[in-house]
Amino acid sequence: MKSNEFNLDDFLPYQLSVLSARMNRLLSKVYGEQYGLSIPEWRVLVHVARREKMSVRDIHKCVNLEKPAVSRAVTKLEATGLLIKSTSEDDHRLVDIELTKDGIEVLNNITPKALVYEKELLSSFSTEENTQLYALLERLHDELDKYPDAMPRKPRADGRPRGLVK
Amino acid sequence: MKSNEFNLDDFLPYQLSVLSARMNRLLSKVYGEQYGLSIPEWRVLVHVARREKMSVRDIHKCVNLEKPAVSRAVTKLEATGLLIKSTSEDDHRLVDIELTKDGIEVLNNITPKALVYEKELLSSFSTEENTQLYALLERLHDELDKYPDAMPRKPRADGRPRGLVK
DNA sequence: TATTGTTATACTCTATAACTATA
DNA sequence: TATAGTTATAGAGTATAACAATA
Repeated sequence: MKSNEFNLDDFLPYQLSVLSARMNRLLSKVYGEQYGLSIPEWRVLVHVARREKMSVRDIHKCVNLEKPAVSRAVTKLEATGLLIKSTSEDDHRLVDIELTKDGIEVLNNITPKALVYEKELLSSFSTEENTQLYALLERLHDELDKYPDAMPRKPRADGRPRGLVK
Repeated sequence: MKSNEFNLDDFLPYQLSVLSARMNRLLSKVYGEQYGLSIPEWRVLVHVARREKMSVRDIHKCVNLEKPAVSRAVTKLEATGLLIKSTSEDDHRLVDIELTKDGIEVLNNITPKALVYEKELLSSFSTEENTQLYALLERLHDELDKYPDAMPRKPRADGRPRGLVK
């Protein structure tokens, strides 16, 4: 193929990039406009909700955010009153992070809406197509794992092995 | 579902976001480390290669970059000697952008490598799976088109209708 | 010494508005 | 008036290194 025949529209990384950007933009209407949350903040909130206490490290290990990004998001969320930080009693280097009632309430409000969006986007998909989509994306991740230059994937937050579709 | 059961790992926008980021990172090794090109610059180069002359508007209309982003990328690429700008004779508001020999050479070097990466990532996919993947991504784009809040999709650079897989 | 979390810094990308010059 | 392109600016996101406190 000559390079003047190369078509960006058929190039998978471009396709995914644009698709992901569009989807994020749409989603940010849910948690951004209504609650002023950024993407990292939303990821942190969602992850902290999984357990009573969570350290910065725990979050960093799961949600594809760098440590400083987590730290900043947590600081901002504390300022907004959605979570509280306290020094862990077991290990004074660790920070215990827990949601406040406000934080839980905001999350209980946002999460269903986010799921509705996801469901709507997949509404035209049959169960099989849905399974196929997740399986194909998973396969692409597997391929990327072979390259040391691609950033490593995080383990699932629930500890389950990958590839089991919902 | 309670919000403390919500799992980011199974959430499509998150999946796509991480996948796209990983893929972009890998790709940027090809055009970034070797030639110092950013993603917008690579998109512009690739698009300009399609015809002899191209205006900023033409690029903006096709490659999901805002006008200022295109303008900046073009300015930088001219400084690097990969393209030249000149005022259009027909309409003095327009800028004619064309690749230099260097630009063509760089592109002829990068494009095959980018395609090799894409091919490798899809190497475990059968022809049908490949078709499925593109079709499913296309369907997601179609769904997003229904939301005014999702940014609009650009027309294909080659003018062909969407959904015809390579 | 190693690890947790914070701070500082820098760079990329994006989004918007304001500006100019041409039409 | 409308359009093409540039400039300015601000915000989000990301990546890295350096640092203080603790283990």
